[in-house]
Amino acid sequence: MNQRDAQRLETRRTLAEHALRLFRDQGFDETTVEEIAAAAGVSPRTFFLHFSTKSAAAFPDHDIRVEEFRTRLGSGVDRSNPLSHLCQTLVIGLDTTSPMRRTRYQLLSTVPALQDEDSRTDRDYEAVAVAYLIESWGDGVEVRLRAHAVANAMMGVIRASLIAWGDAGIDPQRVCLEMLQRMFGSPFDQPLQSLQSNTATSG
Amino acid sequence: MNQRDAQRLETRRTLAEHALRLFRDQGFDETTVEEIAAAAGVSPRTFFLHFSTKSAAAFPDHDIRVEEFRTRLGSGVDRSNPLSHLCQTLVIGLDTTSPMRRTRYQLLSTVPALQDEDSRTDRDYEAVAVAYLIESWGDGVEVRLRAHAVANAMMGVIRASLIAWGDAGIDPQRVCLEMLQRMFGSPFDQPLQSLQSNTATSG
DNA sequence: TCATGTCGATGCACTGAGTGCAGTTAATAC
DNA sequence: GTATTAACTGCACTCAGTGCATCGACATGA
Repeated sequence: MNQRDAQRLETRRTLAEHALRLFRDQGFDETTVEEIAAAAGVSPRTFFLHFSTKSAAAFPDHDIRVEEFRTRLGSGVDRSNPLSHLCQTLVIGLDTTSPMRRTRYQLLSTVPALQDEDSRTDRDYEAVAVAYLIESWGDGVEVRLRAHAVANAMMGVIRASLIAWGDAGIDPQRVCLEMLQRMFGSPFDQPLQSLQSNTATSG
Repeated sequence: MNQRDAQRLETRRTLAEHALRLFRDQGFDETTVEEIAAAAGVSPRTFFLHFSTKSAAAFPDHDIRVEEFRTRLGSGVDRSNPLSHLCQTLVIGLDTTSPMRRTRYQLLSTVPALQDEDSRTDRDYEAVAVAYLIESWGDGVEVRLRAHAVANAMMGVIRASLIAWGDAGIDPQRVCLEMLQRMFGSPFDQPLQSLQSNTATSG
């Protein structure tokens, strides 16, 4: 790690931090890139060296996480059951430790531009998942369709879990796994057992 | 229908038509709102009276379709099985007749801004589906989570079917229904029966 | 230590999306 | 016939995002 690299990452981190703070405190539309840059102590032009759009600053670890997902998926152990492996890899990737991340998902429910950005993240995950399933199942028109459907549906469950986390503080990993298992195994119109005791959680 | 209303709808229709044509022929980023307005014979300012964003012009019937969906969902027959009713209502809404619509889904795979717009459409459908499920199942933290997951997953399957339609000409209604039934009933890692004979379709 | 190359940051000028506002014109209502 | 409504227009503006030339600090090699 160069001193130059360190400085670059630090600038990026600072920009992302101030961006998220300003979005939360005064609203996304009410915050200009100029303000974010000023708060981070850099020029407006520099902002776009680190993030391609204003909303991208709210998801600074996007690329890293997608790459992590791709790596974990490739080096997985349970390749005999691709669907199960995919589910578990997706769920492992859910980071619920960072308080910033929670803030992000709370902003997400009200800011369309951030929802667009989030959808873009989901599409990247989907592409990785689809590639993995095609590799596992063998390519073909039918497989392609099925892979897209599975990947889309799984991302949908993840998204729902994260919304529930942002809204009600529900642990997404547990419910996510149960819903995915249920979706690819048994009917879906019964209550979730993993929520039997703490449905009143809030925050 | 007033003469005034007719003229307004006609202007909107013309704008959407020229927008889609220009997007297809010369690319989305290479087309300006000014060009679209000029092609439609109106002022640039008028464009934004009909569409809130440039990409919105590629999906002119968005609001109408969401409202149709809401209406059909409310006046459905099979309210005893909400999930089945939801699936069928979603699939019925798939319009595969208009050639414009096919063009749209082919553009979709290459233009990020249109993917954002499409995601926005999906979110509106999801909101309607979630409201319907909550109404059917009774509100609550657990139901909310489950409703979001089901709605997201269903939209994911729809999206996958439409991609397959755009890419390979596969009839989305048939495969969509089969995948949804399978997702909420039996395992998902077996080939689709409804594609047994025409997996080589293309165009 | 010095010369050279690399690269992050900057300033400037520009395009284009989208908004607010005031004004015009034609259809509609009374 | 008059008043009103509403689609359309022109103008000035803000702000996101880009291309380009430049500066200066750090890295590399001798």
